Amino acid sequence: MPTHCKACENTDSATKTLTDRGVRLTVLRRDVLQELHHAKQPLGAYDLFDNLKSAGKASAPPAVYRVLDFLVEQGLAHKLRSLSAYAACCLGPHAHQAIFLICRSCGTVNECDIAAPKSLTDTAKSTGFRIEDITIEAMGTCRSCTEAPN
Amino acid sequence: MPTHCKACENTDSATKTLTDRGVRLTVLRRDVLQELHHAKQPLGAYDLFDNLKSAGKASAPPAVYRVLDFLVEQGLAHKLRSLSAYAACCLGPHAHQAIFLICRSCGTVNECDIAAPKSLTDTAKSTGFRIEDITIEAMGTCRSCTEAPN
DNA sequence: ATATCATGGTTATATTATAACCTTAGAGGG
DNA sequence: CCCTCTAAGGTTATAATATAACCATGATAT
Ligand SMILES: [Zn+2]
Ligand SMILES: [Zn+2]
Ligand SMILES: [Zn+2]
Ligand SMILES: [Zn+2]
Repeated sequence: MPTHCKACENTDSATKTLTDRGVRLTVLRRDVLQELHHAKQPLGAYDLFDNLKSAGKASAPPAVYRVLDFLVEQGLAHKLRSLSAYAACCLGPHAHQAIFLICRSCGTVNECDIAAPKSLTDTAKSTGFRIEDITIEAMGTCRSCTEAPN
Repeated sequence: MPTHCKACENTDSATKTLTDRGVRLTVLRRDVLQELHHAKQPLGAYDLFDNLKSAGKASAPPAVYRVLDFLVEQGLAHKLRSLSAYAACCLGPHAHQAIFLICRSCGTVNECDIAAPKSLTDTAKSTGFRIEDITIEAMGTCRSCTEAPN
């Protein structure tokens, strides 16, 4: 039976991807991913922990951190360093370079799929630096918060 | 009398900038900036605290965090979110967009002065997002660590 | 002088993250 | 089916990072 919920569909799709990869998607992992997909904003590890704990689904912080590490590794979630929080990836589960537009006012995050900036890759190349992982986050104010400030 | 030390000269220069701005550069602020300039790598707030404490120059963590906030605000230091650490700015004390190449192996950080990537500013513009602050950090391996791995 | 404000001291605590060790539960071979 | 191996997660404790709240001091301005 279909879920009729976009977030759940995203979770299902991610589930399938992991299965195809031969990686195990356990109940706990699925629950965390689900939480992230349903959230309107990035969630802190302890937000997740509290939610899962209330639902009798998580035991202690290390479990949550392990799952988050796993999801990030698998490309299903991202860590937003400016917020110390985590968000479900809303692009494909493939490795990709993403940037995040984070609204200070409403907390929403917009994940944009753009290539690594040429200026950055050029600089790295010219100094012999091998890039393994890029973080790009822009803090600011989204359109709706600009137009209808609180 | 001249200092004959590049890091101290940088600190002096920053000092002058602040004075010109009519902002107070207190002893504590100068000491923190000095530490940052002399460090080979970014320093955590508690690294700084421990150092200053040993020298009888700092009382407790909040003092250090306040100074760090001040220095970042003034453009004399940067917070490296990937490391939860702070580094003296090695470009001008003007507001600038910087990117950081961070070597996982030796911990050195290279601050590069490049313009905000057009792809990013374009994306923001097209969605009506007003960017106030950009974080760009690349983790990887620097040339010398690639050539002479430990 | 005295009011005002920026700075920093002090104490306590919040928030984020990991170490270390043990138990359970699946997968896969025999 | 049983055994072995390993990935996953439970559990406890603690590390590392950061801030709240309140007070004391010292610069600045009128
Ligand atoms: Zn993504
Ligand atoms: Zn907003
Ligand atoms: Zn800088
Ligand atoms: Zn290196």
